[in-house]
Amino acid sequence: MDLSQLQLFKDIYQTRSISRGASHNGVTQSAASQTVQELEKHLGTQLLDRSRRPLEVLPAGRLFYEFARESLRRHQDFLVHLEELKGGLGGCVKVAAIYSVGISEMSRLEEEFYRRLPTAQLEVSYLRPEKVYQAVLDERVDLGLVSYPETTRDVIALPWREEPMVVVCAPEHPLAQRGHVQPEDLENIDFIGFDEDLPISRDIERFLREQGVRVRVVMQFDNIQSMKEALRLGHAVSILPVPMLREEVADGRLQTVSLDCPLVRPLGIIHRRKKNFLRAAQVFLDLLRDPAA
Amino acid sequence: MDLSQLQLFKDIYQTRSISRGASHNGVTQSAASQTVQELEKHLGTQLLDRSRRPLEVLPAGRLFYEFARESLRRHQDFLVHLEELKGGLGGCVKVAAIYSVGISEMSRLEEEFYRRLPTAQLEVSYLRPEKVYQAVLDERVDLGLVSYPETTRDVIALPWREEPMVVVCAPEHPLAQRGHVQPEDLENIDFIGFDEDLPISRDIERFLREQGVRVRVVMQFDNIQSMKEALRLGHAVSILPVPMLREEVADGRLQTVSLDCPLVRPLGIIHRRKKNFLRAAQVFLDLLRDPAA
DNA sequence: CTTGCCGTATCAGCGACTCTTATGTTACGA
DNA sequence: TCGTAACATAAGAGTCGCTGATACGGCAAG
Repeated sequence: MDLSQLQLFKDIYQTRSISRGASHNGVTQSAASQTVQELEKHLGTQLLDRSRRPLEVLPAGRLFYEFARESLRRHQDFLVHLEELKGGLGGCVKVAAIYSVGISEMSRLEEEFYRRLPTAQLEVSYLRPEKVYQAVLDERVDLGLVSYPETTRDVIALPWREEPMVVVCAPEHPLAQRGHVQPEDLENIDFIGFDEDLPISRDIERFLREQGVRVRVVMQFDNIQSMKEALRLGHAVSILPVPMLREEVADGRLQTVSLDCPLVRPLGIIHRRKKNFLRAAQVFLDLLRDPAA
Repeated sequence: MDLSQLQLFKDIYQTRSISRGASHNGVTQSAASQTVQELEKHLGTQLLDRSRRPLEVLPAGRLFYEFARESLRRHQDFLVHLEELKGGLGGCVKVAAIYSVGISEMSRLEEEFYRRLPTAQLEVSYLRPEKVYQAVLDERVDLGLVSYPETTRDVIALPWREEPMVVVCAPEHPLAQRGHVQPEDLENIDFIGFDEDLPISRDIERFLREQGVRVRVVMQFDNIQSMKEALRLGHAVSILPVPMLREEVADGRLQTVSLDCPLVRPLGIIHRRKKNFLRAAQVFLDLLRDPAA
C-alpha cells in the first residue's frame, strides 16, 4: 500500500468518481479502477458500491478515506519537519509557467510555499507554452504550469484549475456599457487575439467557430500584457482569462463583459513521469493541488 | 513510498544493520541497501552514516524512523477498526506449525490474536516440517512456523525467534544433579533423538560432531511429546528446546541441565511470495513479529 | 602497517507488477 | 427501448525492484 494509492482513493472519495479521481492523479480510468479493486481485495471488503451511478461510499470506504487522509497529512508534516531539520538551503523547486498564469497568482503561491518550507528555494520562470513543455522534458524545471495540459509518453498532466474567460475592452468601447453579451454580438468586431500557435488561441477560435461568429483579428500577441495595452487604445475587444484582469478592472482601465455561454480554459500542472519527487517539489505540488491543507 | 519500505527501515533502524533489517523482511541485503538509497535520494538527505561500522543513524534517519513507526501503527489501527466495522466473520488465517512450536505457545498467541481481532478466525494445524512447507506452497495455509527456515523461489522465510536448547533427563538420571555440563560429559551416553530427516535432528548431530562427542542413540521420534515420555523412563537423555519443557520441569517430572556452550535453534515464519496479505494474516504476522505493539 | 573478516555498495539480468489501450458491460435518463 | 456516460475487463508493454555475484571498505587483531 503506498502513498499514491492513498492519494488516488482520497480523490476518488472526494469527487465521488473513479474517472475524475484518476484524472486528478494523471492516470487512466482503467488504472484507477484496478487500483480500487486491488485495495478491496487486499482489505477483504468493498469500499465503494460501483453498481450505483453516483458512486456510493460504503462504511469501509469512509474508514479507509479517513485513514488515507490522515496518512497523507502525516506524510506532509514529516516532509516539513525534515526540511526544518535540514536547516539552510532546503530543497529547490524550479517551476516554469506560461505568461498568462500571472505574476500576482504566483506571488500568492510563493508566499504560501515559503510559509510551509521557509528554508527552501522556489524559482519561477515565465515562458511560452512550448518552452514550458521543453523545460519539463529536459528536466530544467520540476513542474510546469500550462493551459490545455496533455499527458504524453514522458509527461504527466494534472488538472489544476479552470479559468473563466470573458470579453474585455476599454471603457470607451461600445460594448463596455453592456453587462453581458451573446456570442453573436461579436460578429465582425475588431478583435485582439493570441498568436495562432498558442493553445488558448486555438480554443478561442474553436469557440467562436462553434458559435457561428466571425471576428476581425486586428492584432495578435503572445503575451497578455501587450494585449491589455492594445485594448486600452479602445478600438478592439478580446477574450481573456478573468484572473489576469483584476487590477485593470479594479481601477477602471479596462472593462469586462461576461459571455452568456461560459468559456473556460483549463490550466494544468505537468511534470516528467518518474516515481520520486524531490520533497520540495512535492510540497509545492501539494500546495497547488490543495491550497487548504 | 510504501509500507514495506517503512517496515524495512524500521527494522534497519532497530537492528542498526542493513543486513539484519533485510533478513527480518525476507529480502536480500542488496535489495535493502538499494531501498535505503532510494529513500535517501527521494528525501534528499542522508538517513544513515554507512561509512561507520556499527551503522550510525543521522538525525534525519531518526525523524524518518519516527514517521515510519507512527505510520505502521496507524495502519495497524486502521486494520483493526476495519475488522470491527466488518463485524461477524472477519478474515480467517490458517497457520501450520511444526509440532515442536508447542500448544502452550500457540494458545498464548491465539489469545492475543483474538484480543486484536475478535471477529476473525484462526486455524492452527500441527504438521511435520515438510508438510508445513507443502501446505504453504499449496496455499492451504497463509503462514507456516518452522525451524531452520529457508527462503526459496516461491517461499519467503522470516526469522522469528531462537529457542535455547538444553540437555534434559529424568530426575533419576545421573546427570540430573548437575546444574550444567560440558559437551564431553555426554560422550557415549544413551540418547533420545529426533527422526533423522528433521532439520532439528541434523542440527543436533552437527553440534555434537563439532564438539567431538559421540552419543548412543537409543530411540528416535518425530514429536517431542513422545520423547518426553521416553525420557521419564530415566535411562536416557536428550537435547530439546527449553520452551517445550516448562510444564514437566515445573512439576519435577523432568530435569534440565544447561550446556556450557549454547545451542539454539532458529524458528521462522514462512509464507508464499506475494505482495498482498489478507489483513487477518497481516495482523497475525505482525503479532508474531512484534508482540509488544 | 598489514591481513582477514564482515558488512555494505554496485552491476547486470530477469521477473513481476502496474499502467495503457482497446473493448465489453452496466446503470440511468430520454 | 435506446443512447450515453461511467465502470469493468483483457491483453500487451514498459518499468521498477529484486536477486545473485562481485567489488569495495571499515574495523580489529597481530
